[in-house]
Amino acid sequence: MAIDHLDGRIILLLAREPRIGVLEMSRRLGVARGTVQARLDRLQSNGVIRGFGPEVDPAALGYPVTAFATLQIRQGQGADVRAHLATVPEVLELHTTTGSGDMLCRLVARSNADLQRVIDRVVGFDGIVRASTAIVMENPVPLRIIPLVEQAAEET
Amino acid sequence: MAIDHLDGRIILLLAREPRIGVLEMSRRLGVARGTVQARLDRLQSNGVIRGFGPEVDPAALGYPVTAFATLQIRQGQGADVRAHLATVPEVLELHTTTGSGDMLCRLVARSNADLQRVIDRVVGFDGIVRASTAIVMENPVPLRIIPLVEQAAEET
DNA sequence: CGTATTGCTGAACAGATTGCCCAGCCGAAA
DNA sequence: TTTCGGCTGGGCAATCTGTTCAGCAATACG
Repeated sequence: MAIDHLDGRIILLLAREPRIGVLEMSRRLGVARGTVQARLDRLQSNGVIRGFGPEVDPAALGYPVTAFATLQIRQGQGADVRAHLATVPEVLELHTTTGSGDMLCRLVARSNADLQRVIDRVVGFDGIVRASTAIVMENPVPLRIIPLVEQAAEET
Repeated sequence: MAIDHLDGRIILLLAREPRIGVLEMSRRLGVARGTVQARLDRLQSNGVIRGFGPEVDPAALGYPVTAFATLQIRQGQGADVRAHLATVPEVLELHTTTGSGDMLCRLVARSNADLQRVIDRVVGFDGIVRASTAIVMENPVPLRIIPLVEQAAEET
């Protein structure tokens, strides 16, 4: 579960050049191919590397507007609300949280006007008491993992 | 920029079996290899598919705690705060938003206790007036894109 | 102090895939 | 009607993958 420096470099390489093969990696890292292969297998069965799915940009798909909605749920309706939100394609992510809200979800929409439709669909459900939405203007730090990987690899 | 049904199926296939090759995809989809290759190239240069970087699980790296922090920034300090937050590895994502807060960021930490350290580091910066943090308990809908891709592909 | 275990190396092999090229076909647009 | 873009089906050399093997060093263990 802890990763060492070599694991870190493997992940870094993959992040920078995803199409790179095991053989080329072993050349760059100066280790045997079998080693890289074994490390990769281990990282994947460990769950450190979940997969290599394509990263799809919602904006390029026609959904340039992102928003975060904080939802307050009526007691005991949590499961229903989760199931409801899971059916809305524009809900990209849903968390239950501590704090003033009960859930936090990430939404996308085709436009600010379309966001209204999405929100209506999200909150148009019985268990949701209140929703407060924050529209994303800029994304100075896109979802990233590299710095954390580097830190985890160094701490070994 | 709009994707058709074939594009959608390509993305779906890639999402389900990321290690699949172009040749195998063409077999499954019943089209020529060149077609799949051309579609893939187009999707990538379009920016619809950003890449195939490894999806790393912070929890497996030893950071099982996720939180969202809403930050209020002192007027005119936005750029400095952004630069500051970008240097914190535990900040996985940062958005500037409309609404009561000014920024929303996703944090991870090694434990609830460690989260305190992370938050101290995040807010220990001059331009940040106030921070309110929500710890994630459950993640009923992990970051996903498939339903949106399906919707976008059907609307053609 | 021996001994088993684990991880890495370097190598080999057949089989599959990739990148690239081409000619032909077809539907849509000009 | 002509042109153009997209898809097909094929072929080629080069490369990579999956897998296996023996040797070696460091480590853990009895």
